[in-house]
Amino acid sequence: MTESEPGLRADAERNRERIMVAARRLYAAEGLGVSLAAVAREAGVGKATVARRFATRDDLVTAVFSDRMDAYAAATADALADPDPWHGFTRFLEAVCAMQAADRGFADVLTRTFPAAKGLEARRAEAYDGFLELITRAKATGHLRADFVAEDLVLVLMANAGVIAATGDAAPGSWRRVVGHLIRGFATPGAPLLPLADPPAPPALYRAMVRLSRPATFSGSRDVR
Amino acid sequence: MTESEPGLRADAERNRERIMVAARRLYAAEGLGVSLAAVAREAGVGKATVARRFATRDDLVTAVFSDRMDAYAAATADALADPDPWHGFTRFLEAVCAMQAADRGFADVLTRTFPAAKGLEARRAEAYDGFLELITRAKATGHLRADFVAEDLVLVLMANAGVIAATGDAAPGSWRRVVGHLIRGFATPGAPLLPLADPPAPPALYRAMVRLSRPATFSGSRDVR
DNA sequence: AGGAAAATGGGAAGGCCGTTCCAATTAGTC
DNA sequence: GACTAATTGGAACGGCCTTCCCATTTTCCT
Repeated sequence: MTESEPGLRADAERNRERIMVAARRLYAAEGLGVSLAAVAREAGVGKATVARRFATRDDLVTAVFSDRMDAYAAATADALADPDPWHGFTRFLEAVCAMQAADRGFADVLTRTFPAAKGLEARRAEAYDGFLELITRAKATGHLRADFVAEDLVLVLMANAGVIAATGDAAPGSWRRVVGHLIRGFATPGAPLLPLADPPAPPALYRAMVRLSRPATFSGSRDVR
Repeated sequence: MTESEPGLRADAERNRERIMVAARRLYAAEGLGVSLAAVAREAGVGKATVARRFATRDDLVTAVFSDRMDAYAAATADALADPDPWHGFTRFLEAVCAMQAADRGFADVLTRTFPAAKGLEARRAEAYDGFLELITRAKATGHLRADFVAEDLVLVLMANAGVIAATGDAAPGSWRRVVGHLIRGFATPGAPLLPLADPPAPPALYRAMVRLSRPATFSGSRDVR
């Protein structure tokens, strides 16, 4: 699952692994913005060790989300392989948004680029190129509106991240409904559409809103730095 | 603009005002999650003074956003006054989202309720009731899809908050396009639609994404508490 | 098995935050 | 104008974060 680093001593490599596992868990649950100290604690390791192994926060993020980015790129390929481009298009949007919902850290990664994360950038660009092709094909079917552009994907990701951050696990499925609304917006009148996901129950939504404590890197947020 | 507190000495009232002005400015620019210390600094006042005047962070938030909530409720009334319910509906969504875009703090307030903010709750409920009526009327015109529900408003606000938080002032107009997409999704095939806002230019979007330093909240990251 | 090099973690320093306490100042009254 | 009571800002404290340093432990090669 994770490539080991070359010239590391056995114990160092072991710790590196533990740190990444801990970071993965924390990031997924609370988003980026988890302190390095917290990661160290979770990993049962000194803060210095974390800092030594991953010079900057971005290095850690890059290492942790490398495989998620692989999955992201793979989702594009999957979508392109779909015989029905419109179906591939909608499935892709849903799949990516589902990935965001499953991992708050990944949602952050997709909406805020980390410049230092060169490794991630390459795959992001790759996925983007695939998406361009997907758009072209989907438009050709006549089901995708002509004025949809690739930049809209980023907007969808940002919107979805907002919903996920705000609803948290109080109203887990909400993002599906929003994505459904958006897809309807992207579709031409005749396009085949799946039924909309159920709206969150009012009490769940309310709980989501009153959930004030919380991890938000989101705007809410404080920073990610 | 702001009601003064009853039994306060003149200087105390003056400081209270300065604190609120400072908080308003900071919250608008960076969202809730600005530290009380920062507010005190901005107001040129000791932190103790802030803490004494506003016992909890929520008290400050309530005081600061009271008038914004008035405007929110007023927007509902405006929409209901529109002779064309569908037009009123779309205008309302755009107006509220514009309010979010103009004030990041308000965007936070609308998507994360502050329980202590009793004063704000009343007006939120009021606006919600008006929105229910608006939905009924808009559906009657046949332009609003039958499966749109009031809870969708909250989802729109959360999605919009996400876009605003992520794009920041690097790609300011982006939220308009997202709202446009969503409104298309809410509309039945025959409904009259305005043209979509232009997508953000790729460089602007990229800048928005690489904008890592920041206000927070976020979203970002960290918390609001 | 033994020693050199690598790696570790705890602790110190510096920063920011929020809360609380207190001596000094200021407003408002008689 | 003087006196009382309200108000203030800074200081002190505990907490959390990050970065840096160093004595100690662990690995791995001979």
